[in-house]
Amino acid sequence: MENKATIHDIAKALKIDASTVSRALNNSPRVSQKTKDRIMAKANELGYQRNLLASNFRKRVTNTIGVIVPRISRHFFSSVISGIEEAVYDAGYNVLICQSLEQLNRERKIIENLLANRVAGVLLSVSMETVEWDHLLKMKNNGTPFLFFDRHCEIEGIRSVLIDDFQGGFDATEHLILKGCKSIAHFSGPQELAIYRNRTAGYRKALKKYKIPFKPELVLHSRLMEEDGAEGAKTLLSLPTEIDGLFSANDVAAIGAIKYFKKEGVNVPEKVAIVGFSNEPVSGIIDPSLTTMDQPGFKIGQIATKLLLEEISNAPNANPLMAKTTILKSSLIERDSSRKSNHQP
Amino acid sequence: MENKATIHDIAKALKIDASTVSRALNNSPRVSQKTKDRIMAKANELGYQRNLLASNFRKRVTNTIGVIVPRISRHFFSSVISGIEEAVYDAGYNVLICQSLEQLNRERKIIENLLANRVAGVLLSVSMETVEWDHLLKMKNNGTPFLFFDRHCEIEGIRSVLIDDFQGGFDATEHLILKGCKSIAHFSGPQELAIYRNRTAGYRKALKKYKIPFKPELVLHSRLMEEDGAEGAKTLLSLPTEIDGLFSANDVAAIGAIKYFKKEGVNVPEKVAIVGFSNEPVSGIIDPSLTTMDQPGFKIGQIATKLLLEEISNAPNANPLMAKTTILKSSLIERDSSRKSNHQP
DNA sequence: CATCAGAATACAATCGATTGTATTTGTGAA
DNA sequence: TTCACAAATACAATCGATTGTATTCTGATG
Repeated sequence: MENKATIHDIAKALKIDASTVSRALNNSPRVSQKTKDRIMAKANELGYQRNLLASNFRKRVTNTIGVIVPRISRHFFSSVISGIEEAVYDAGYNVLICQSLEQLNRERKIIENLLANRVAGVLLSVSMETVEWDHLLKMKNNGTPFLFFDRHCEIEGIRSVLIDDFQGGFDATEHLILKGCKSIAHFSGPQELAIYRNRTAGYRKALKKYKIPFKPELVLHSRLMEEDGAEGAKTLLSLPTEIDGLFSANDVAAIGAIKYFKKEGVNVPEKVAIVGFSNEPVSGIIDPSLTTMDQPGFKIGQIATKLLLEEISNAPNANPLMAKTTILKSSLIERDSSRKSNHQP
Repeated sequence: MENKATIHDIAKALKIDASTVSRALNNSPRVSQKTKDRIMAKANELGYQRNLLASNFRKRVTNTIGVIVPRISRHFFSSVISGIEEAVYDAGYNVLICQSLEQLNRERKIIENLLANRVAGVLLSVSMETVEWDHLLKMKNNGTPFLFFDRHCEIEGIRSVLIDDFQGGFDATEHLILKGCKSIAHFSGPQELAIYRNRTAGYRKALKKYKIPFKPELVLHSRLMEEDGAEGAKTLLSLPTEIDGLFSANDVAAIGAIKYFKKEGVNVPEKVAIVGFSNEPVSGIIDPSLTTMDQPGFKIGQIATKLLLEEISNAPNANPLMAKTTILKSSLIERDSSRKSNHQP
């Protein structure tokens, strides 16, 4: 029943020492080719399968990389995960996928758990609640290599792979302006997160470039769920200032707004043009389809993994000269929610 | 830097034996409360954290449950995973999430890997290519408890948690018939998978009940991707038989069809009414919104986990009298794609 | 033929926790 | 006080692979 064969069984069968078997199986130069061949043959014969529990225990690390995302059901994150899996594949590592569900306490527990399991490294995108970094610093002090992607914290010596959110926010807003919008609202997320601060900064920069006055009351902060988008749309309609454009820092809230506007008979894009962020699959399907910033999730996953694996195989103290942050561009996908018929740029 | 304290450090500090420390930390009745308290205090003082690698190695199993799904980005699967995580949480297990991406060879490698990592158990929903079961039988012989959910194989002694696909297929088709459809097409998936066979059987049963002749040319088989749906819609339009209803075995293909029909000016639902299966989030957003069968993913995850954990904690030979299969109902969600205005049932 | 370097292999400790068995300690009854 | 028995603790082996060190083997050279 149970799969039994160990290196000792192989050693006994061949009347050699287990250490030689171990070295042969790890392709050490200290074992002659002839012996390696004999060992390999016997290993196959016995159906030997390395006991990773023993191996990892002795080596004090696993071949597992922990990945923490807010939620796997978000298209962006599942595409990052695909990129990670692809990149990790050849290196012979596993991926342990965890969801923080945007909760700081879950993030803490997950990290606790990953450390207890001695993962080789961690890739993470922090939750919206992550305003304290004790758990991250603990991981750093513990010597576990890790790397942020998309949503990061400024921690000395920890690298990040990011989207250029500032540029993305700028591009999205400029797009609306070029479409003829004069009064542009903005949905932003928790200001503790750099990605949202940066998108907002890009928004302000674009306004400034085109000499459109910035009005704080047009910037609404929330957790950017669909309800928040609907709520925000409602708030915007009740303002004395009439708006004709909306840049939402994510697609989900933008969709909430589109639905609300539709229900209230506010024409999108004629009355209010909208741009989202992330290019969720629903964005291409909703009517009107949503103009949005596409993020190269798969690529982020690949790059982040590559960097992490480098760090893992390197000396514990990674090269301090290496670039701390890798920044990828997001690109605008124009769809119907920003196609005003009465305007030809 | 490194987190060091072991049970031996605690033992030495208190001048007792490591085995007592181990038993105390595992709350064994063989250690007095007084000693337990001393040990706990010292453990906290030293910042002791159990080395799971050593523990798992010695115990020959991990506290990890492997989960294999075709892809995590499908809403149904990510909701199952949420249910699994929730149920697993208290039991102190981890979840190792893997994607087969509908590929048999990936499924094989994943299982190989999970076994090498000595997971405590596996929950899986097989890929569309899984027509050979060698890897599953290997896992069974290996003594690793596992359980199917949603997509299963008939393997002696292995339990499943399923949706009642037959009933679902029946309900979906009957719904179309009651809406006045007389000529109903059907998109089905690979016939190797029981779920698709069953949905098709439900479809046929409903036709029979209402004395509508079954026409094989109206049943199209594919992998049910969006392209397949569009392709299928095209094929249907080219048939001599004119159709007025379509039951697609998943939402993704149904959406492909809706988009194609829209492009070709075929009115949905007036000309062709459509029902999908799975209730993906996009289904509520597409225009017209898609009538579909909702699957209780979260609940499936919870139940499957509960059963698996039972099996894990039980004797290796699980109770053969236990129900082999748990079947949950799916429920119809009526939306615009099947609301014909000219028909009042 | 003796010597010696380097290759090949063997020996033995070790990782940290668990667990069966042995020993000591403590308690109550006779 | 003593004995029996249970409770509490100590001892020691073990899980399977890895790895530093020691030993043996091989063949080339003078």
